[in-house]
Amino acid sequence: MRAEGTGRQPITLKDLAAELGIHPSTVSRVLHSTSEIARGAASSATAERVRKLARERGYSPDPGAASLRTRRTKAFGVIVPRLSDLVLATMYEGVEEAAAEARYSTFVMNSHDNPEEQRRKAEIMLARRVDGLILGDIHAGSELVHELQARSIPFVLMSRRYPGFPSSTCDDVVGGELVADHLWDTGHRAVAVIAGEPFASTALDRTSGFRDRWLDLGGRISDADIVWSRFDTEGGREAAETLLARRGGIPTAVFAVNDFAAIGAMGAIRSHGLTVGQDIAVVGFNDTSLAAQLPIPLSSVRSPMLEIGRRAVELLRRVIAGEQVESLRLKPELFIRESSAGVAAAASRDALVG
Amino acid sequence: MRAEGTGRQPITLKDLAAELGIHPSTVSRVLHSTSEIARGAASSATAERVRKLARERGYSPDPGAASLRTRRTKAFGVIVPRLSDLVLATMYEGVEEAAAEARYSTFVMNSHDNPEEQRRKAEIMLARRVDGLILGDIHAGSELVHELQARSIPFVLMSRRYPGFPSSTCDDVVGGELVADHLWDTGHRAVAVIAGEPFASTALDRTSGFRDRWLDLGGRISDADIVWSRFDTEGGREAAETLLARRGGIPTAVFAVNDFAAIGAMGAIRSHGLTVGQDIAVVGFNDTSLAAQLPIPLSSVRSPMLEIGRRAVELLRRVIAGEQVESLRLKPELFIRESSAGVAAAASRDALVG
DNA sequence: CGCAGTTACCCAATCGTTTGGGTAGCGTGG
DNA sequence: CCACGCTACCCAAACGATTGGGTAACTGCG
Repeated sequence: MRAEGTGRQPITLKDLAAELGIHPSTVSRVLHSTSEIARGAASSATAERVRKLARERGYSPDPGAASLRTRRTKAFGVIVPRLSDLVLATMYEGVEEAAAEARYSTFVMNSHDNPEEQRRKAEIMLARRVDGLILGDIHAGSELVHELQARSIPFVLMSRRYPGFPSSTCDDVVGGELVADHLWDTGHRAVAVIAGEPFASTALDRTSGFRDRWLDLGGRISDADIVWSRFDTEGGREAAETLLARRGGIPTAVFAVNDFAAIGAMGAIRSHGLTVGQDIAVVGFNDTSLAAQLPIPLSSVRSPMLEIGRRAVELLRRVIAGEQVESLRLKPELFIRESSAGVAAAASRDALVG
Repeated sequence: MRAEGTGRQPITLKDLAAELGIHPSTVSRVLHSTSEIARGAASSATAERVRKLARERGYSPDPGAASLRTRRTKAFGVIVPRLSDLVLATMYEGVEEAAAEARYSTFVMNSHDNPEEQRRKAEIMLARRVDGLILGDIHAGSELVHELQARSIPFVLMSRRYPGFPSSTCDDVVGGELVADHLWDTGHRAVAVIAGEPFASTALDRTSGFRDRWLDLGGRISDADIVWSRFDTEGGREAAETLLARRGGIPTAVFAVNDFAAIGAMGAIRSHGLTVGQDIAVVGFNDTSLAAQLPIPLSSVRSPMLEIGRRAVELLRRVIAGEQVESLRLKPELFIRESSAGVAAAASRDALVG
């Protein structure tokens, strides 16, 4: 029981005004003011008539016309490495939700973690006159953030942080520390990290959080124990192959900074005839919906992906409002599952090898 | 107080015109016409001056103003069940690519396969005055398509089809047939289907393609062998649990109409002490990047997801141009891996372990 | 009764672009 | 010499919403 909608042109303010015999400006004031400005605009009887007719006719304001006048589009641009990465897709869901609640629309584009494409996509967004940008793909040392700042374009970072700019991320350092504690406590002493892409703060922070805590605990970990890799399954598999081919002995536990890389590592481990959780412990990151459901359930650090997206919107709105904002680092939580279950793991492997 | 950034206004046509001492309309004609109209608009010398200055000043037309005049926004709306579903996210990547090539922007929203939300999101898109919609979440029997048609709103379907409306999909029936042939050829006679959501044509077509071919081959398959489920990992696990708990004997092969459901099924199978590929064959659908990389690599039917997205854009553009278009059904391809490689695979694995 | 204040409106300019319709000035053919 | 057709522009009216600035009519007060 909505809109007339016989197609044709959408209803305009002028149409409504003509039908009511009043001026379009009066209609406008009634419709878009939160009773603050409306008070002087029209009698409550008129206001009611206006609102009723608008509802009946299914009036919706033309955003192009409105933004022409107001210089605001009520739209954000979101750039991510790729939406086919479940992590970013989930963050985007949070963005979409929060944006919609605030009556904003969002454009999303994939940059494939390619700096040139990042810039190109950002320009496309700006040509669309978005009110602000959410960048989910920023690289360590990127020049783009400085450029945008110089052009005083409102933006915030998501997923990855960049010192000096507002961001909504997981506290990845703490995430790495949680894994270090867990592996140490379960008796592992020979560990390795599948570290992800060195241009992503997520990878860097998770890795350094792990390594620093590991050293604090009295563990040993060398550069050779840290293998950089792509974030996807294949990257994880390749990195694990590297680790398993080492002459100096293979680790009893592997921390992959991403669930997909962890899954790839699990594949590599199995094809070497070893069993995950028994011969080698594996821990992932993000606790994507897959982790708990895998044939061998994967221990993983849960990052609040949806919340990260929602908060990014909140931050951006405040930046647009001219506020000075602080970056957010949301707390992660470790979920221990069969892939790294307990002290027995290391022992059984010794038995197997010996 | 208004704490606005010192953001300088973008360059306008008028700015350019003033600087060149010519009329804005001349600048407009030079800039946006493909030399056809430009012919009579300005001398080639003037045209060159205009283009040069536009480039120097980084002029980009205000899309709001343009669309106010032209009644076109050069934007599409895309609605999907959820972008955190890798399949839809990949299709969207194709959409984004093809749309960008055609100078279109895209809004995407998640409908969570909820009819009410579908309608709501569609209205939001239309309020944004998109030139057309790509619906990736249509349900069998949905009224929405008829409504949109009645309002003569240009739209196409993606991923899922709906008889009588243009769509870009995989040939899911053929996909199901491929799996039936494969399982029959490898000697399976007791099979089951994890069928997905009964409101999705993908699920229906893959299932009926499989079942019909299976019957043609002389196989037997009853209603109890077909378990409807959610498309995600958990749904697959639950469905597999149902199958494994049956009193009438468990199947030797399971066809899950979605890779994620297949992964969930693999988990359930393992937790029953059975080995995928040895005790029970599993075949998935879509051949997502995960499938080949899993600890036990998953056989899967590859659907051309990116291409489906790209073609959806092409279709929509033609619909907008007023053409009568035919639906597309892109050919799938089966990739056989360890999860259903038959007796040989199991033997080689035994040899390796023993 | 006069005047200030309030109510409930209307008016018109404006945002940037597009586009149908001029027109001045020149060259050409008859 | 005039009619005519080019070329290379200019002009102005849209498109729909917003908003600062009116103003007529009424109310209340002294």
